[in-house]
Amino acid sequence: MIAPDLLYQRLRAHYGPQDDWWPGQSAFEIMLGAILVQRTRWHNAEQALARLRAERALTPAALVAWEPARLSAAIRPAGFAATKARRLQALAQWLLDQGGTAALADRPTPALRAALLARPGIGEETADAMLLYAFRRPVVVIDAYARRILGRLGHPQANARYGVLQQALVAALMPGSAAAAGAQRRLADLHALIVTHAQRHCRVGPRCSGCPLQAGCVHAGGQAELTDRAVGARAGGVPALPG
DNA sequence: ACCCAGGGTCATA
DNA sequence: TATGACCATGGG
Repeated sequence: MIAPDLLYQRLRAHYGPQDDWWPGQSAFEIMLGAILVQRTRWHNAEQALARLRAERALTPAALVAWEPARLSAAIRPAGFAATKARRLQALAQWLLDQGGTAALADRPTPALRAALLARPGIGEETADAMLLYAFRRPVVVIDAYARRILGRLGHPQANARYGVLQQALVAALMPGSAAAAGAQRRLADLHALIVTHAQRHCRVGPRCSGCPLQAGCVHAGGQAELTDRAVGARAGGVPALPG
């Protein structure tokens, strides 16, 4: 397993800086995107977001005023529309109660994180994405991409509980100071690089040709170009012919 | 036609 | 604590 810090350096050297990568013109829009993108491609989430933008619904006050059925229909491209509509309106109502995103700016990160986690439909990953991109806090976001990449690189805790893996990365990436200057920018860059790398190379069916992390990766080498399905078939997944 | 996608929640064992 | 089912649309 290469050190997470070296992982970051290699990805950055290969893909270049991805800074300020999460789309959205406001903290609220970023938070909406974090919910809409759950288990969904960004392309679909953006379609839903674009419809809300066209209807000028990208404010908490506007969003809570919508009929749930109307909101659900508008965000249908993002999938799980009924569920996500409920989550968006719950978030919007909460923000109104709090006095808007600006009123949360001086809340300490742990307290803000706990408050976000108490909202329906906001789990650890979504909360951390909101903290990192909407509230500009230096937070490590753990997503399925990070687990997949780290797992293939042989990280011992790639499949550990969220907080365990997160702490391991914090310790490895930011020895000493999570409050160091530029930490937020660096961690946003890292998350963006992980997403980009997982989509270009470290997919479910890995595309190792041209991968910048081949050194030290268990997928480097001969079977690199095989898809998971092909690997499974070769391993004995093909049933014997009857007769 | 099948698989996958920038999760979260709830019910079981 | 840890799996499994469910939520659902759209692109490769």
